[in-house]
Amino acid sequence: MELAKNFQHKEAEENWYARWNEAGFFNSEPDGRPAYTIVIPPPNVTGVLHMGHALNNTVQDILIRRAKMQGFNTCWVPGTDHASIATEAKVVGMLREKGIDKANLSREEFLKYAWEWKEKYGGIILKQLEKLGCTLDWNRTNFTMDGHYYKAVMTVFNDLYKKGHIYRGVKMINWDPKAQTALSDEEVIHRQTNSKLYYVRYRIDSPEEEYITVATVRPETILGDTAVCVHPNDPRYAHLKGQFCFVPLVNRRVPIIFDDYIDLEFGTGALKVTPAHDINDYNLAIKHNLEVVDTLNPDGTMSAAAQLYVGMDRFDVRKKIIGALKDAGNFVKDQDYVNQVGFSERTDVVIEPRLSMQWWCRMDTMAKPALDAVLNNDIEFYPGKFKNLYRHWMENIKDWCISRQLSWGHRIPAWYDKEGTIYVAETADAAHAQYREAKPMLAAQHPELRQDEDVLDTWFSSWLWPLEVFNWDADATNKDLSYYYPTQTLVTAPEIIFFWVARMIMAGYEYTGKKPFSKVYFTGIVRDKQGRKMSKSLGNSPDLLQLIEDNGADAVRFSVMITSPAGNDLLYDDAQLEQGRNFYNKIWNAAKLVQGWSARTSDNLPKGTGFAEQWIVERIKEVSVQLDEMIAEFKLSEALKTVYSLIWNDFCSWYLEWVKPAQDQPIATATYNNTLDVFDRLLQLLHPFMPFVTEEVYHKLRERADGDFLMVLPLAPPTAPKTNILAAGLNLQELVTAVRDTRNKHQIKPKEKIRLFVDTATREYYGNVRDILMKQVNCEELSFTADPVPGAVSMVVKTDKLYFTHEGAKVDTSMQREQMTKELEYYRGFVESISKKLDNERFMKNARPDVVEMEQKKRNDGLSKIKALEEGLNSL
RNA sequence: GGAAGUAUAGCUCAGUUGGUUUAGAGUAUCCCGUUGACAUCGGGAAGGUCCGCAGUUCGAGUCCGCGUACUUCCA
Repeated sequence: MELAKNFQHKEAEENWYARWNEAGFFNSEPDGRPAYTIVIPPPNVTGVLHMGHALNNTVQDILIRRAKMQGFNTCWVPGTDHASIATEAKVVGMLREKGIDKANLSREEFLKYAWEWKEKYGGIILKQLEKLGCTLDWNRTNFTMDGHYYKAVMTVFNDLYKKGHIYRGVKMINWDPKAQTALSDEEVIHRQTNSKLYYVRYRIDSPEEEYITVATVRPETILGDTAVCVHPNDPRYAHLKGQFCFVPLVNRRVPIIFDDYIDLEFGTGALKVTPAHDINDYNLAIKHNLEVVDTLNPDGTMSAAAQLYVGMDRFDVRKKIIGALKDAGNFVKDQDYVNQVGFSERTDVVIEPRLSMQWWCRMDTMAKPALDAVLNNDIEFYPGKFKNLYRHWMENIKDWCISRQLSWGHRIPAWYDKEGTIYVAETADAAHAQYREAKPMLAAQHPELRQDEDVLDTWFSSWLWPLEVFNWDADATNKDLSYYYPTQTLVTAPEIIFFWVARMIMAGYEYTGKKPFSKVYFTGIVRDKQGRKMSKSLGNSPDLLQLIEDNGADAVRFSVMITSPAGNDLLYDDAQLEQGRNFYNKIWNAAKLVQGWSARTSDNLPKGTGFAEQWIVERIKEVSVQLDEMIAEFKLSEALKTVYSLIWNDFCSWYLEWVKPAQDQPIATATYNNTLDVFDRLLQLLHPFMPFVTEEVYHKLRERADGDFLMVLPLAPPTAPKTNILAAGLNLQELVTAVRDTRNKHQIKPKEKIRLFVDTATREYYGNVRDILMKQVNCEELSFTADPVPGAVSMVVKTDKLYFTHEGAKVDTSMQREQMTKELEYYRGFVESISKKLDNERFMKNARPDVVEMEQKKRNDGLSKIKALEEGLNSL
């Protein structure tokens, strides 16, 4: 097999993904092995995947691939989410571009367009996951509006309604005037905004001309004022008890009320009360029995109840009304003011608090087991810091507004008769049956019922995801569900800890009595180089498919993982992409080198490189142990760095140089075979992170039997490494580096050979590594000595003294002296600091014996080093 | 306004119950090197008052307190 100059990622990706698929490696059926299950956080069908998805899904794929190698029956369930509000906004926008107004379409016509959208973008998203190399069981692909899924949502709605957890009621909600729908609190983003605080005076209803001045950032709501409120202890307004005043422009006579809700310090200490458009004002209205005047239309324009500016947008009114107030003599002054304003997460327009009839779901009883499960670590959060956040939210949980005034989604299964009575049922037929039984007379006259126009919040379906992907609704005791559920790990973003994670936990306990997953790993947020969150609106997110096309999926996976500490945000930078590309090429070139030896093996060679082969095997053992620990703690970035360093530094830079035969020289067959085995083991450790290049190289190194794929090669449990061999390897590296450094400093060219003399107490050690050492420092002769070698360059490594000579080398003793003196100073300081401890009675009395022993060893090592350095200096 | 988190090399971050050589990695920087698997590279070096102040301790990057800065969540 001839290897190309570089790794050809495109061919490899297509080839191996198809062959893994053909071999059925992606699919899972229940069997006798333990299951390792992950359900994908279903991406929205709104568009294409971004870098956050690349990170999130690479993490899941790493976990799945590794678990598969460890012998688990792995099942990673793919799918997409209908994302009601976001998708509907996209579809409405798409229709607008075509010149179609949603208002002119029937519900059915609109849904037809929405389904077309879903088919197109849902397909693109799944294709992208494939490109990334994801080991998803495509036979199990789900969509949150599939028939069985829809039914499950209906089942749950009905069940919770029967249990009294779902109710209908008028409350102050967050209204999105653009999408024209209610939003849950979690869908409102508060942002600091530069506003103006306007001071406006209201005429008191008294014979004298007297005014009370209020401060407001929303002067347009004046038209809906139904009271002015002051603090009962405020001396400025005490005389106004029982009085009334007039709302400017509309001249509504409203009471002056007293309530300790008022902040004496804020503004003038007097608050205008607009119950229809502010939650706090609404609470005051209930308490003080005030009138409620709703001055806003659903689209954010003024309603007839406002009397003025009817049909004009609220922000235009804000500008206009100031002029009117000035003309009327009610305007006092304005000042700049910074406040928090709520924006819609989906449409980015300013949210209006609005009174509205909505469907609600009570949370308190369901929250209890879900909170306990996390607090007692039945469900573990990684990183653990999110436990606090979760607890805080769950302990202060509020009822969930589950209705949305949209078409795209699960339509609320509630029907109304002419008298307004509600019939909740899983189907229209069932609702009609209820109706006929409850009101036979009316039903005979008016058999038709009207279904609620609204759909359910998307999360009201997503919270069933780990259940319904295994067909919970049809049969809660089915084979798949009992085998794969509870799933092992959920990998998601911390931003949806409340939206989704908390609610899945609640649904899990409510409907199975079991947790939906055992571990939740929260990834960080992908930011750009400047630390800004990657988003479509900023346009700073690269095109994922293009990145893969240009750099290879392995490089993309590498780049998002290498810089991604567990649970922290990651700054995405193209430099890491390059690092990933360089890495797979390094592996490729190492394969080329080893491959080149295949025709040069010889059985007659003395085994001169035995140490190298022993050492790399122990290093792999050492790293395997570390990897197990890191991956168990989701320290994936660290794990990747560790494998990267094992391959690049230990294998390529050290090991291969140690066993590499000279130009055109043969290599011992045993060494060659050992090297291939080692290469296999390295590829296997890297495979979950970079699946394509590893599978490709695996097949290039040796002919493999049919069905022999790296992807399914069993991973042996790690065993403890021999520490003496590891230490000997480190020591060898230190010797090589020290001699090379000294050569460098004396400007000896790499090709020029040296003679090496070693003054050591451990000559047998040098016997083992002699050949490697000589090769690595280009030494033609190595001998032992017990005395300083005159005219030689000297150095001290650990406590061994090394000398080398080279014809024509100028021995620069002043440089050596300087170097050794510096080192000597370091070690003297070091020994002094340890001696301080050891001379301290309280240390000797309090410290653990092993600590004392260690300190003594450190001091002894330091003292021998000092002695060696002093001798070295004297010999100069 | 409330809560949480973070602060270590120019940059991005590791650093386990306080003690394992007076702090590690990657990257950027500097020096040397190319008929050799790889310049998409090799060899080497330099780089830190562990945010500040105070405390607990025989011993603090690590624990406590105060302060400063930044980030996030909630209202």
